[in-house]
Amino acid sequence: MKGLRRRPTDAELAILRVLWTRGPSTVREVAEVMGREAGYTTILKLMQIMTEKRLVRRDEAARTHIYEAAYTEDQTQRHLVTDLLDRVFDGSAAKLVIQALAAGKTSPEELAEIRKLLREKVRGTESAGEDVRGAGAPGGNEDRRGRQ
Amino acid sequence: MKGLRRRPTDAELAILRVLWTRGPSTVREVAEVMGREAGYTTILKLMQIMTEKRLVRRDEAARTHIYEAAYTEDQTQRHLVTDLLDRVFDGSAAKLVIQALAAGKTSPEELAEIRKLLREKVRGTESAGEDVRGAGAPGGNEDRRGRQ
DNA sequence: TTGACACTACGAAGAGCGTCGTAGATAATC
DNA sequence: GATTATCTACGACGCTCTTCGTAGTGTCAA
Repeated sequence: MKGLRRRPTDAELAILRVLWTRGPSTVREVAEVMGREAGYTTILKLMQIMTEKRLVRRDEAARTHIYEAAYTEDQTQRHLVTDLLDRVFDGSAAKLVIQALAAGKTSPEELAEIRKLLREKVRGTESAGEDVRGAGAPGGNEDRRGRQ
Repeated sequence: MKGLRRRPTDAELAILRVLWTRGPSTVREVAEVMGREAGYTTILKLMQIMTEKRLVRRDEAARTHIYEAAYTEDQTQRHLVTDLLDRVFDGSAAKLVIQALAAGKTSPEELAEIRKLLREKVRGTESAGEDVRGAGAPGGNEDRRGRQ
């Protein structure tokens, strides 16, 4: 239970989703968005635990605390993908991509987008050889930021 | 705890990996491959539970039972990818692909492979409109096979 | 036949997760 | 100032996961 970086649970992810779309929020606000997905105190407790785990940050200045996701959606997505890559794809991104495309119905627009991205990426890889950064991931998240 | 299709846990995945590479195996064989990752009885217990969950099949003909993965590696990979897609990527395969490529260092060879796959897939999508099958996934896994 | 050994079955313990009830403190309302 | 509403904190329960010890049973060799 130490400061090991582990993956968020399903319930935690549900809360993070709200935090990502709404931005910094109170427990009540999160609870309202989630509807009857879970009770108020359940969400409160979860968010308290997430604070301990450093999954969210809490502003206790006012009586009603304000919570904020500690990691961006991009960072979390990347973390989770990396995890899945290691656990079941033997680290091969190609295999994962293949399954992702085989699994869901991907729209032609999405396919086009992916191809475009790949073209850019190939250019970058060929010239730089190793350095992979700089081609992808729209939304500006270059920071990789230390562990805990 | 009913027959709901859920994702295998980490420990279960470790066992499945052995089963996938070795084929049908006894508990001892799995334990040997896994080294001191876990004790013998731990693995035994896990595999018993996995049998109940229908994650593996067990041949009890001989005294020493023989276990076999109930789902192929491909099927499981697809299941897990779909799950991740739904939980954190809002169903967008494109986003997932982007993160997968941004996350790990993908070799130029792999990139080429992915691009080739995409070319084929685009052709199929444009003509058929919906039917996505038939383009990819080397390793022969056309079967989709019923739930439990 | 009697050990020594291998294998399965069973049970339990400890941790994490998700759920919620309730208590206690603070703010708002009349 | 008293009542009501709102919010956090705490503790507990049931469940799953992982781990392992131990018991029971079958197998084989000396």
